[in-house]
Amino acid sequence: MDVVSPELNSLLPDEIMDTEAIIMDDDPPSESPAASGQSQPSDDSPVPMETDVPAVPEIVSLCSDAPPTQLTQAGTTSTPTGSTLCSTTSATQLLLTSSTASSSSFTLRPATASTLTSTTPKTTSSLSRISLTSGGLQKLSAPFTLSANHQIILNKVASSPGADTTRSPCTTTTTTTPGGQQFMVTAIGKSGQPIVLQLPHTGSKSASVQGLGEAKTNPQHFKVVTIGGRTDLKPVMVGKAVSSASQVSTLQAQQLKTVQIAKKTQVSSAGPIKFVFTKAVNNKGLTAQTSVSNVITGRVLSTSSPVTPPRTITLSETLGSSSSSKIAISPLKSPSKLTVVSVASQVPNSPQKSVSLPLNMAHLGHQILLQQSTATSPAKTMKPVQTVTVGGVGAPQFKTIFPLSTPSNVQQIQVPGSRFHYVRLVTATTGSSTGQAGSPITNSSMTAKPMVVNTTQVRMSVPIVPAQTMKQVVPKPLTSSGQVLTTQTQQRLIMPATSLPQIQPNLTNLPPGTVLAPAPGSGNMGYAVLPAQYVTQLQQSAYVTLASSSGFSTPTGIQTQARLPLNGLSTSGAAFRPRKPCNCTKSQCLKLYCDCFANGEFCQSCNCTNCFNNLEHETDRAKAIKACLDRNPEAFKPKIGKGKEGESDRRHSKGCNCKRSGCLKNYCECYEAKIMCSSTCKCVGCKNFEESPERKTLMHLADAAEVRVQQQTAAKTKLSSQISDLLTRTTPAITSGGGRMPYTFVTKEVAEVTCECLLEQAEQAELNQQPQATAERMILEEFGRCLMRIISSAGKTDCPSINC
DNA sequence: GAGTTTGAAACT
DNA sequence: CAGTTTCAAACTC
Repeated sequence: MDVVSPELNSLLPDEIMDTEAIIMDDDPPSESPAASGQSQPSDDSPVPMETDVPAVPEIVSLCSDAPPTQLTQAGTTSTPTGSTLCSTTSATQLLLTSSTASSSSFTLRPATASTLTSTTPKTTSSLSRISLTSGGLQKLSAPFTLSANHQIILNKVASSPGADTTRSPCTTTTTTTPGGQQFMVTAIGKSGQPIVLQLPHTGSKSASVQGLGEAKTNPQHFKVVTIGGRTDLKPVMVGKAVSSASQVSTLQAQQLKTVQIAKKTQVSSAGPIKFVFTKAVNNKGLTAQTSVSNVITGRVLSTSSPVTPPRTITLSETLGSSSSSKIAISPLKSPSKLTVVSVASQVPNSPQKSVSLPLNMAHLGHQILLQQSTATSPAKTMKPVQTVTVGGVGAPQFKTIFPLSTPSNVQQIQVPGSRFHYVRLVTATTGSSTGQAGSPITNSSMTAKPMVVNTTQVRMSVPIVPAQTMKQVVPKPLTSSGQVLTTQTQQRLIMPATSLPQIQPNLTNLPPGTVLAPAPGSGNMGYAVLPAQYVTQLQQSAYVTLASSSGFSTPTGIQTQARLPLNGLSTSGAAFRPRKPCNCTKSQCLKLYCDCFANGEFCQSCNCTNCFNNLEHETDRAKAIKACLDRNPEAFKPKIGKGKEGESDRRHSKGCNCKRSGCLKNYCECYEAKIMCSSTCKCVGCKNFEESPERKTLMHLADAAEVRVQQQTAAKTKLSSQISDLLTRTTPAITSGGGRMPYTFVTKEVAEVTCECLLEQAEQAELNQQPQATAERMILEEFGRCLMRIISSAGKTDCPSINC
């Protein structure tokens, strides 16, 4: 899984997104289900969410203070629990060995230029090795955990500014799930940010320990991960090693980090894998990244805040790295894939907003998730980053690389304290794998509807709400276990339950932000395609990643990354604007008649009937999408795009076909999009051109109407303000009694007294036998006097006295 | 709000 | 590819 921050996304070249970055295992689909939990006793057991706490986690902790220790696990079923390994040196090697076919060794050593550059496909070691290098400046002092799910969790002890990071105590505890290959590193780089390393899954193939040098016969994925702490540099160093699949993802937090991963092409799933993690980041600002820059491979993903410079994390894979200590890992869990998810750290000395990434990772994914906490003084490094702009939208993009996992299930990654929620969708992979995907992944723009998936692998990141939350809020409850992706606001899901090979040719035309997720009930082949908007509807930055347990070699793996626009608008501007609800009745919202469907969104809060445009009908929806794409591969691409050079910036891709509306009504798609008709239009009697008087008239009318609306709005605002001001001023007067309003003095008593006075005048007139006119005059005069008394007494006393 | 108009999408 | 039908939004009353 690779998650790339929006900012980094724009910086990454397309080739970085190449699916080669991920080498998928060639494990057959049948083997994939076991991939996630080979060590698990039961394959049928439901796949735990990544937030699930492993019942029997394997924990191997490395402490820099402790002498080098080698921990070897023999037997496939036995899993060390709570084992702690501490090394006195900065370089620490973890050797994971098992009695079965594959073994994995993890080496922690200082990052050097040679290490980074040495990440070549040439691998002689049969052992999967992961080297963690602190760059000589910062050691991996925190303990890390080797989980059963092919994950290593490295917990970096938070260090105060100026504190010696190399001496950081191994106080950090890590939790791992028993079935996964995940290990988290929290001690690397900066404090407070754990790094989770998900070891690639080898599928059903046993991961027995094999001697070094057997690499040729065994598939190897070595990745060099350099964690740079420099915050003031633009992060993105992504290079691709020759014939290597690299996968780097950085979870964005507040600071950008660069993850560099050079992965060697996997020869076989059982082959050794060496992971070298070079930590270029240190609190002192020193780093070895300069030497590493040429071998940068992988992707950087972060949500760096504008004020905080990104930090770099480089994952590099090297051969034959020296290791001081070795830890044996469960043999069944030979790492086949490396996925790094890092959370951007804050700027040094800046108030840390701890973005504690999820340490509770589901064991399914064969990924390495690196979570890096903010360093007090990040190392300086990082070369200029190549910028990849997709879709012409300057908005940041999210990129997630995820190999398709074997089990059709969704894993949720809980990130405590993080504003991001990660959901990893795991789906089965099929087909023989050549070991890597060849075509690069293209980026989808924020505005561009189509998600671009050109490769056999789809990498995509979609911010979503937590699975639990989504289930609660989704109007239509999910019916299958794999249906985790639902949103609070809207649901946008596309294309499930279809054989990926069938879908893939059209993946490039999927709606923006489409994410492939395992389709419930669709078997291992099913995928649910989640549109990009899906994320933006969530109104929060979260990522949905799809992980493949098959590892790097899965040929059918799909990597899709997409920027998630909302209704074609930037998330910043219109992220919260709900789409106009549809009113479909007969199309089941599975035709392009439905705007929701056409925009790759789920129907939510719509008035449609018999709606199938939701997660409950993933299969039908996927079929509908496929049908649409079959009819028109451009079906989900934005109709309004850039015109030819010299023409208007915006034009309708197909042009309208209006006959009677004169292209001056919203029936016309051109007019609706507020663009002029072009040569591509086949309209009759078109009046929607530049010099059209009708159009100008309409424009003027529209402008006038807009002005009126604005004026009305302003008037309403002013009136409201005045009313509010009046209430504000009158309220205290009434309550205080000092400046009371006149009517407040006409109390019941005053009225009674006044009436008595008037009656008395009437009685006197009657007694004197005055004419009626005189009587009325006397009464009115008395009433006038009463009023005068009331008024005069109003400013004197709260209770005016009236005497006749 | 009901009915009509319209043009894109779907179908043949 | 053209003609027809279907469909839902836009529009009118």
